[in-house]
Amino acid sequence: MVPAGVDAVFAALADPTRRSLLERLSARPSTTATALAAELPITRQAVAKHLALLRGARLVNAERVGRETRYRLDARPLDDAARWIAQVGAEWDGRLAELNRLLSARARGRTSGR
Amino acid sequence: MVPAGVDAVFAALADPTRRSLLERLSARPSTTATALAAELPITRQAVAKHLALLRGARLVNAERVGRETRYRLDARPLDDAARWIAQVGAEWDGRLAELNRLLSARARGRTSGR
DNA sequence: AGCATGTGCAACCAATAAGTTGCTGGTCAC
DNA sequence: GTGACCAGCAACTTATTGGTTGCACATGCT
Repeated sequence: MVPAGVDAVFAALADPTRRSLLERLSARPSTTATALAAELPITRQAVAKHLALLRGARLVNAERVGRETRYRLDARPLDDAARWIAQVGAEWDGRLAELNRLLSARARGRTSGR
Repeated sequence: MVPAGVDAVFAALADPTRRSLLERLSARPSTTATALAAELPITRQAVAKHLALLRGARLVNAERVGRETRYRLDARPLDDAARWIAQVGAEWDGRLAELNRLLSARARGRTSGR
């Protein structure tokens, strides 16, 4: 039973622009949409849309202060995604180890058996 | 400088059906598209498309044997994705720790200072 | 008050994605 | 050889997505 948020998190991470936003947010305490848009080849509105989506995945928090809204990263939902990856990876590793065990058992049987 | 494959991997993981396929593949040594389609509410062709995309991200290998093609998982590209997540998470943790350090320093200054 | 700045909302466009149906071709068993 | 099974194309539909432009609203500064 997978946490519900994983879906939104993976969907958020699918877009390179969004990952770039997360990287930039991880370097500053908080920023505005216009400041981020200034560093990217897209309009402020496009950035705002991405930030809204990230906010939907709870990866960023938005706080309105004065006439600007400051966005800050919240990396915690990333844990769910990392856990999913680790789980699939671990299961694969396990299967692979077992396969190797069987193969080397056969190899031993072949060499010692004749 | 991010590995080029990360993009394809994250794009592949964005779709829940694709994640379900990866989970199922992690449990079996190898399977066919029809077998997977039988367990899902979509057609074989849809599954085949997803598998083609996963193959593009090098997350699955396809091997034709007899009249069927067997797909097997290769979890290694997941490492790149996991690394990206860990990096952003770590940077965020670091910033957060520093913030807490500053806050507690101010708190100490407040309590011991009066 | 008046102007610049920072946002938010809505409509629109082009491209992509997920899924379907329909058909053709190879491989196995009888 | 004939029929069943597995797979691969191709065309098409529909929904979503990333992006834009245009406009209206709020806030800060002088």
